[in-house]
Amino acid sequence: MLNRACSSMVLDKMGDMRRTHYAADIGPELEGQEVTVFGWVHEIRDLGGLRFLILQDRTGKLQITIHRHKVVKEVVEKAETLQKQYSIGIKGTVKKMGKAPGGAEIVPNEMRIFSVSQQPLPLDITGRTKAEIDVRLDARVLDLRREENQAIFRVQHAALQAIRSYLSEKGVMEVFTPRIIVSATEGGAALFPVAYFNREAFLAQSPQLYKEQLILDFEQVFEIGPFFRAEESHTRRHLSEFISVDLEKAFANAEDVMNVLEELIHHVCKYVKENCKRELELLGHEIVVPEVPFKRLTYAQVLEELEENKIHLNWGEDIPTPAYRILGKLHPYYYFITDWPTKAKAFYIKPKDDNPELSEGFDLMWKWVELSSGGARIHDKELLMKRLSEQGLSTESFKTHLQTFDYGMPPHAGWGLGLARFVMVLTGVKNIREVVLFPRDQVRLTP
RNA sequence: GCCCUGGUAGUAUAGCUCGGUCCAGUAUAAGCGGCUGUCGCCCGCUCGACCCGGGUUCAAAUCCCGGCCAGGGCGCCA
Repeated sequence: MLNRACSSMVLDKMGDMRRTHYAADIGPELEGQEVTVFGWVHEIRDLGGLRFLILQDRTGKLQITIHRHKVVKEVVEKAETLQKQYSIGIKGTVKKMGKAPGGAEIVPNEMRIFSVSQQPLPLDITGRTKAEIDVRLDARVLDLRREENQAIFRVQHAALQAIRSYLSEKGVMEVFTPRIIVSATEGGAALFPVAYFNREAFLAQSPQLYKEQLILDFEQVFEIGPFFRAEESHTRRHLSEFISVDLEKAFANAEDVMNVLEELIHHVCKYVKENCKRELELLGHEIVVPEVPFKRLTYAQVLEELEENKIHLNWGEDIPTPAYRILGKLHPYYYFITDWPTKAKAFYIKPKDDNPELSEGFDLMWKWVELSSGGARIHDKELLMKRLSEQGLSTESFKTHLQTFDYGMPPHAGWGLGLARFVMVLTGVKNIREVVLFPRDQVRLTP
């Protein structure tokens, strides 16, 4: 379809025009004041002699009102060429108006059109006709123009702020570990190979080894960053690239870092609830700040509960998803599962001192979804090497890691929290693709 | 990797069971025109689609086969 503006229209330069106010700043108290606003045309309602433009910027929406016979001719003519999602600048006068959204509107004196948009747009940006996730992701930045979608990422931003400030105040230092790693033998999860000069390397699937090493120097570290897993998962809670919040702490056991985790979750929920009222309202979601401590269930207790619900698992088995769904119904909030069988956990998870069959590994669950996994780590080199062998891993490929255990490795513990899964809980969104700006899964590599 | 479901205009859907009523209906978007207080504005007109290939049949959006694509579930996820 032809865009009537494209062929003939001359676009304006920004020139010396600069924003004085955001949409959210405009209210009846500014009556009579001249302001300059920038943004995108969200909607146009043309009543004939009267035309309403809804302008959107990063703070919200604003009404521009154009009376055909009361504003300068140039503005009227430009306003007639506008279409949805053009980016424009408006210089105008604030008018107190009870009938306008927010009690005020802008009567324009000058309009500059910076950029046009293709019509029709690939999505109904007003949200009246809902699009499927696949269509939305293909036009992701346009999809993100919708306030509900922006709200998700404002919640994420607030959560990140809360995480960083909370951990920093506890004396935990933020670090960055390599994304490019050499060994494919860290464990079972599939790695993405990368060409590294004339060698083969891999994208990191976890900061596990590095964060353990760093507690030798900094005692408590955290990292927030992307990791990569080449799993061919096809679910609403897995992606091949995901952001992990990782913590590692020296001279600590599992219970110590579980305390940090539950306090952190509590703090973030409280912070987001208080600071993202508008966002949560847009999302139609309410956050209930969880009480600490969280419920703790042992693996053995979980097996018993499942047995009562007619699901039999042999001791030592991992818990399958359908069983987790049952657990989620029994415990519809945050809870820990502790005392996992050592053989069901990673090689670095510490067996309990009084019963090596059981480990100091734990999972933090929200209903049926695993949010975080962690535990106390083995700090004894001999034991770690034994565990590697038991899991069929070669001690040779962990040589540089094992070497760091010769420098006084203290007892330590930590966890990794899936950021997007946590944001799903905070926003009430059911598909992880919606809470990631540009999600990557086994089929999606663009945008 | 396995299983299930689906693919109709820019978007979202009806029609498919039981082939002909469908040169495919509706909403929204888009285009043109009208309208001075809209806020999912309203009114009129217009544009625009059966995933690809093969088969069955007098006749296929509809039934069959293959492919491609998508969604969901399981497994996997140290």
